[in-house]
Amino acid sequence: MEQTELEEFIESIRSSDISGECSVKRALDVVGGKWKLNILTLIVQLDTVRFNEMKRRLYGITNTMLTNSLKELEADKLIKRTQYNEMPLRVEYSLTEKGKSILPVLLELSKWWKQYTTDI
Amino acid sequence: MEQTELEEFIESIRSSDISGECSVKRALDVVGGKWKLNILTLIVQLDTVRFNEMKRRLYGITNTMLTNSLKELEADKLIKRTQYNEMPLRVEYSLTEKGKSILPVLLELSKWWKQYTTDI
DNA sequence: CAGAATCCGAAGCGATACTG
DNA sequence: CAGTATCGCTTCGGATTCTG
Repeated sequence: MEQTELEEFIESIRSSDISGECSVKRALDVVGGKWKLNILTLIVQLDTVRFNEMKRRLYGITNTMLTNSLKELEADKLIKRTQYNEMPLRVEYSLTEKGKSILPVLLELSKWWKQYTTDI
Repeated sequence: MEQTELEEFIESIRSSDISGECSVKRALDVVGGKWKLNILTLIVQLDTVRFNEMKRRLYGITNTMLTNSLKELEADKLIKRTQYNEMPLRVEYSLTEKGKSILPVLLELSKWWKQYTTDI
């Protein structure tokens, strides 16, 4: 990241152009909630995952939360739902390009947090 | 950011080392909630801010939420509280180095979100 | 001025039973 | 198999009043 870009970011905050701040909040919402990060993590691990396999691996999650979280992640286009009309029904979830593209940003968050917990 | 670092991040996710994922969640919590980003933004704008000035500028915030958010931000060491024992009481809030250091990460979040809302 | 205390409604989340 | 529907609990946030 360039230094000037950060300065522009800070300047856009200073000059009350809160669009920058809003986009941050939107981005936070996308991966917010109790289970979304776990779901994304699981899909990264397995590449494509079925509903019940998620339910088994995400220990403690309920049908409701898994369904809702998947719907929101799909609505935000981080994951892709593929339904195969076999018998029994088979549905697979995988990351979209957008979903993959947020991983580096999550890495930055992780690095930031680790830096200030090991240093102190 | 280096490509190898991202690959290591993904690999650490794949290999079930969820410490990476947890640190992401902790980082998200630090700036989560309804008002914390607004508070940080305001402090960036004004450098040092007093309690009631925040309350005036953060339109709609209540005493409770402002107090709680400030306490949490201070506990997470993103902001610093300085009390001057004058009459009447004066308290000023400002960013710590840790608080400043998260701004580039928030910029990345902002850039990520903007990329995928203008492109589509 | 800078909060603390209390009460209340809304939202998030969980448990269970049921369905195409 | 992959969900939906319903219900209840718990947490979050808002409104108001009070205090050092």
